[in-house]
Amino acid sequence: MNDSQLLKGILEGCVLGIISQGETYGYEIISELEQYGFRDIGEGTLYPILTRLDKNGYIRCRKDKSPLGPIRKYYSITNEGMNRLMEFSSDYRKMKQCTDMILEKAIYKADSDNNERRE
Amino acid sequence: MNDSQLLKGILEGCVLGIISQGETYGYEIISELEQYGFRDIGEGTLYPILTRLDKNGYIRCRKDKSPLGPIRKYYSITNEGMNRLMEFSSDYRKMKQCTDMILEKAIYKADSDNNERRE
DNA sequence: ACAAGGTACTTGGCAATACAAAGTACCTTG
DNA sequence: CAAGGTACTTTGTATTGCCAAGTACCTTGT
Repeated sequence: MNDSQLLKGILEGCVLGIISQGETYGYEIISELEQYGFRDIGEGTLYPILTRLDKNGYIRCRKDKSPLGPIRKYYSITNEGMNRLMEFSSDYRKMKQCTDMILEKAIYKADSDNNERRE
Repeated sequence: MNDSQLLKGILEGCVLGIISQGETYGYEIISELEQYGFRDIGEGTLYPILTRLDKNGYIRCRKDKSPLGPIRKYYSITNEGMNRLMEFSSDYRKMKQCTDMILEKAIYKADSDNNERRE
């Protein structure tokens, strides 16, 4: 995934989705995202998202010391956050449906054009 | 789809996908997008995309008069554009895979939490 | 002839967001 | 006490969707 523009808006929903599974903190979220396949999400990308989600009341924050490093900020999802997550999921699904339809048609045509040329 | 951020990067790929099906022009692309389910894509959104695609060599432009209005700019896809479309499609698919996984897990958990509370 | 409305493209400015880069600071281990 | 991993912050930049307004062509009705 080279195209960082594709992540606009997506990342926020994914972070909210991860936090919805249980209390967690920034540094861990980055490695979670990596496990799901999102490569190279830097700290300068994630932390502003957390700040924004917090400011909007979608997550809440609790500071606590870490067993092996500096203080962590643990985040958990709020009721408003759950609503936002559902809304995001619905918007995402609609976007996907439209895009998939266009791409399927385009790729199908490209393939058959390609086959015709070979014959 | 209220979340316009979700469209970032997506729209360009979709427009390229539509043009790949055959020569077309701006005003028609907007109604195509609408038919696929993208609502309220304004001219101030689409035309800059076309300019960009053209400048990057992904599409080429030909001016011709319209049977019922002012001059049209007809666009068709180039070889580079086809490559870009395939690349976009691949990036999009990867993004989708990661996002779907996270959302499915989150929604599943939300559902079962919900059911437990009812029991 | 003229107004209205649909067609068609252009331009300028704004807001949101991903990201790179650099910085601060804590802790463990050798 | 140096090195390296953990953890969060800040600043600046580029990209992109979108609103608003403008220009201009053409047909149709009065």
